[in-house]
Amino acid sequence: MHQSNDYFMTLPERTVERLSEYRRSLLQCLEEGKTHIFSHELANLHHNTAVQVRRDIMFIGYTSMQRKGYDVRELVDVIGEILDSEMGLNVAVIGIGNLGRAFTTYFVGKRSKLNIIATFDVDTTKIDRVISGVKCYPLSRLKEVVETHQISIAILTVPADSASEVAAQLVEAGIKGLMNFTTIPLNVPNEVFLDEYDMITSLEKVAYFVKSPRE
Amino acid sequence: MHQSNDYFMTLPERTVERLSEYRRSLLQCLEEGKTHIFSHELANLHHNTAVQVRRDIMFIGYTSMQRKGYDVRELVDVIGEILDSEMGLNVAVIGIGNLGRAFTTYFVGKRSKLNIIATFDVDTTKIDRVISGVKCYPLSRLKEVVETHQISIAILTVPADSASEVAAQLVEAGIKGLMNFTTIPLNVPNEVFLDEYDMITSLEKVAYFVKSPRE
DNA sequence: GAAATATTGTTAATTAAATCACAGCTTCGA
DNA sequence: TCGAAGCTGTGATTTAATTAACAATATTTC
Repeated sequence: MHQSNDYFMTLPERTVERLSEYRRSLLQCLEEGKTHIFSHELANLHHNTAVQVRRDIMFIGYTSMQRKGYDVRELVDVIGEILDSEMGLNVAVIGIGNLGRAFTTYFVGKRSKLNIIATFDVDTTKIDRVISGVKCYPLSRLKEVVETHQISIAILTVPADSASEVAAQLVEAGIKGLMNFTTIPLNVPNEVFLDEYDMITSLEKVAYFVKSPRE
Repeated sequence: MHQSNDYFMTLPERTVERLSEYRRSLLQCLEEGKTHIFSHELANLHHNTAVQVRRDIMFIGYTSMQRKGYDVRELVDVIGEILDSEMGLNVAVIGIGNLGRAFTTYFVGKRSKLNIIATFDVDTTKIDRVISGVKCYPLSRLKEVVETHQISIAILTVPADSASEVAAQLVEAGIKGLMNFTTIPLNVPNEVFLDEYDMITSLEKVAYFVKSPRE
């Protein structure tokens, strides 16, 4: 009933994002006892069209029972095969201020193949404390801890003035993916996947479109 | 020396974002006493190409002294004319947990045409306290405060289970732009500009590309 | 069991964004 | 003063993402 494409192929970035979102809605459906779902229903749960949903699902090679909609359980599993790593990935949060805590708290308790297993900070009063269930290490031990715990993803929420330096240390420590929440654009080698989110830019964008609506 | 296009035209979304980022780099340049900048220099500060920078600047109708690079001061001003509203816009943060505080703190003290002038929460211990310089109101007074303070943008950082309800109240209160940081996709009328950022999705995306690098 | 209906999977068309390619100024060096 | 070099501004092209259009298929209805 499903057939994953055996030759290698990376998905479009936006499709990956949507799959992650679909999965969460689908899990919600399961909890509510819903076993099948139509493309237009899934589309309505996001702001999105039925065609887009079908196209995304086509990308991952899943195919439904015609006319009954998609089997929710199966679809969740197939998305899992695509998004998750077999053995899970370890994640660290660097800088445990408000944003770092927000992120950590959001994640803890979520069933997931992504485990936040360490936080780091320079503030000595935080060191060795357990925040949202995760132990805080001093930044000076970054490389050591990243290596011993095989941490492959880092969430960077340090103050702007240390962003570049810490990012360099992370790369040096062998991190593979980096989410940058600071307002400093980072340069990392090509093999490190970098995702940047800049709150100030996002807010200024919203402001622009509030001022100048399209159409 | 500069000529803004007098007929109306909204910019591409990505261009708006980059302009916001350029402006911050440019302000940094000013502080360092740098008065002119070449497109390739600005490109290097972001991870970006010189053509892209020139194209973005072309969109806003600014044109440099040939061969001297762009006048930093002028460029900052022109970007300001595009992005900023004359009289500024008022912003509220809804839900003052870790994320709400992170956002508020980031913003306070930033010279800007965007003023965070209220926060809201249900937690009665927070009401009337001043957090990062901004007063916290009870959610029950949302509509009243939004109207009297002419708040046009809201940052939604409430827990998932109240997201939809609060969003509806915001729309009802006449908000014009909404940044959704909850993991619940929202439906708002077309005239409200909606920007969604989902941390879980972003992290899952990074994980996917760490697992399956492109090329 | 034939016609009408609902939904998927996919090819083709469209739109949006990024990149290429190059003409045209300006300044510099001789 | 002339040629070379360095950047900009922009039309043309390419690439990526979205949307339209529709044939194929399963289900229901009569």
